[in-house]
Amino acid sequence: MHEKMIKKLTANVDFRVTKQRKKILDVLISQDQHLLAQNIYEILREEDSKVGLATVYRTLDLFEESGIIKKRKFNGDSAYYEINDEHHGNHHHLICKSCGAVIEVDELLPEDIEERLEEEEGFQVEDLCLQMYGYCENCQKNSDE
Amino acid sequence: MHEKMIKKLTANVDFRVTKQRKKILDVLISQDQHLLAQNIYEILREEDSKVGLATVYRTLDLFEESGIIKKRKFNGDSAYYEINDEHHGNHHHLICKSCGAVIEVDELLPEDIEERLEEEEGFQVEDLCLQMYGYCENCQKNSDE
DNA sequence: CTACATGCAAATCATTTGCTTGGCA
DNA sequence: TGCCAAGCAAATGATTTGCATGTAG
Repeated sequence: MHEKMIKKLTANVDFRVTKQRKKILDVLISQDQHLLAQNIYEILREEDSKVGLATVYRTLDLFEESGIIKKRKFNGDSAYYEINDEHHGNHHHLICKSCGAVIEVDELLPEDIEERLEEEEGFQVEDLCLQMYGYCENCQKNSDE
Repeated sequence: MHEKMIKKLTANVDFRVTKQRKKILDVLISQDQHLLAQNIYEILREEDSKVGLATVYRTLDLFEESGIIKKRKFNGDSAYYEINDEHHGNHHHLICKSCGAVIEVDELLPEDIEERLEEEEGFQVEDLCLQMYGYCENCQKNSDE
């Protein structure tokens, strides 16, 4: 259990930090990557810890509202969740249309993009999300055959 | 019916251009904005033209595979579809977390972003999608009260 | 103690599929 | 006149909700 990290992330929340919620957060921290609700559910179930799938969803919603995690939908049906803190910095996702792989890439955007939108459109940006769909290295090779 | 535009968009496709498919494409052209499958279904139903919802979905899939339209999921559950041609240029979406409004903004990204990814990651980008979540002008005002 | 959280099962919503009938090439 | 497409109804899969019970503060 990443007790310290969990404490830090939940320092200012207005909900109870129960053992289920800690475990779910712990999985997100340990895996350190985008996960489906289903993934989290299965990982917990392989341990002693059985948490209901409904609880996983309710908890992820709660975490998202508090800004602890980010929720991402790629074009498929299900949502991915990932920790949102400075150490995990801003990154973007490449999604392979052929094999479905999701690859993370570092920040690519101009620094001033959020400010520009606030000035030009009066829109207050809280969260920014860049996704690119295409073909990963492997799938490009395989389609040559 | 935007016959000319429809002909142009379907010039090189390998499926039949039936009257239902024309009508669906026509709605997308006329409305000239992101629409839900449900929206298209309802618009057609108000006209003489009754097209089944399943047909709408099947057709949208087909159009997307052919590159005629783009499919976009914002964090909600349902997908939006919009015409994909040069005249509708690259644009991005601002999504208001409070009222749900979806606002289009013009291209903001550096020109070379796709090439950089191809060089640096070996990933071949076909489609790029930038979404920003936050609060629109109106909702900022209203929350001041 | 008591309000808030969990677990399970049932409900919901968008989307997909099976299958029969219709219609374009 | 053979295939692909449409329409409807039923199936699916992710997510949500109702409700009785458990538990953190």
